[in-house]
Amino acid sequence: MAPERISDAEHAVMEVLWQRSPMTAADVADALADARDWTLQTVKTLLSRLANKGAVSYQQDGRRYLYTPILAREDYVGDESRRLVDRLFGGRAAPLIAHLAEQQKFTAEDLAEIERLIGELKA
Amino acid sequence: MAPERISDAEHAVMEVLWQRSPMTAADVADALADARDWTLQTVKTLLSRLANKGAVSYQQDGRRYLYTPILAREDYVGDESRRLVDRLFGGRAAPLIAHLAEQQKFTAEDLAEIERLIGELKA
DNA sequence: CAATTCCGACTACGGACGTAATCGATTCGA
DNA sequence: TCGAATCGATTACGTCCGTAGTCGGAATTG
Repeated sequence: MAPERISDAEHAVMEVLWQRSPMTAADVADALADARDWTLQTVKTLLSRLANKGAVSYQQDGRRYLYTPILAREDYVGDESRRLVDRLFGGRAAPLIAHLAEQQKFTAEDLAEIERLIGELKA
Repeated sequence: MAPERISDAEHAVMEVLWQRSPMTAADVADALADARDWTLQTVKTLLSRLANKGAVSYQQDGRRYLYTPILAREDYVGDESRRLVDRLFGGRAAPLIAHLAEQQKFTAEDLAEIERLIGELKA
């Protein structure tokens, strides 16, 4: 079974749950209020779709549900990153970095950080 | 006007045109035959959607069209990369690199290449 | 207890997407 | 010349997605 893809809107919900969990639908909606102009119903729909996709679980608490992520952020981020690298750079990461570099995506700290990483990897 | 997003299937068509252009729909379909199991009609639909989105142009040649990319691959790749970095890494590229690193996405040559890039950027 | 509120479940609906089939016009081959 | 092949245009259709509205039941409040 191919793992169900998570849409952009669903991802926004996951980010909230990754920061703190478990949470009720109302709490998730609150947390998103600044970023997205969604009604509570919309958030509930997204949560239930995520539950169907197996990305979150829930436990009953009175007559509400408390939602918890099942999918780990690490895994999601890794999958998405790999997808992009595969699709656009033939699976090789160096060209991605070259591209980001050309777009001035790196601050001085970034450069230092990357150097450190490279040093570690070579060791 | 927000630039129209290009879907996965459409992107496969763009890759063909980025390699060689202009091309007829039939030629694009041929070039894709190995990679995707699409009928000619499907390819034509994708081309016409890409034309509507302003990603390709076409010129009549007899009763066929010759398609040419308008959107540059550089731009597309840059946009998609930026989207991912923004969505998953708060707009900072270093964490992306850290992530790719952890997944053993780097060969020895990659590391050398990246070191070279970093060197250049620091200079 | 009755009216209101709140919850999850189900339903909705337009647009994008993947994947074509069909149609009307044209051209090519026999 | 006349049917077959081919072309772009139009239409199709199921699914996912964004974004809710509604419904039936349970809890709360007065």
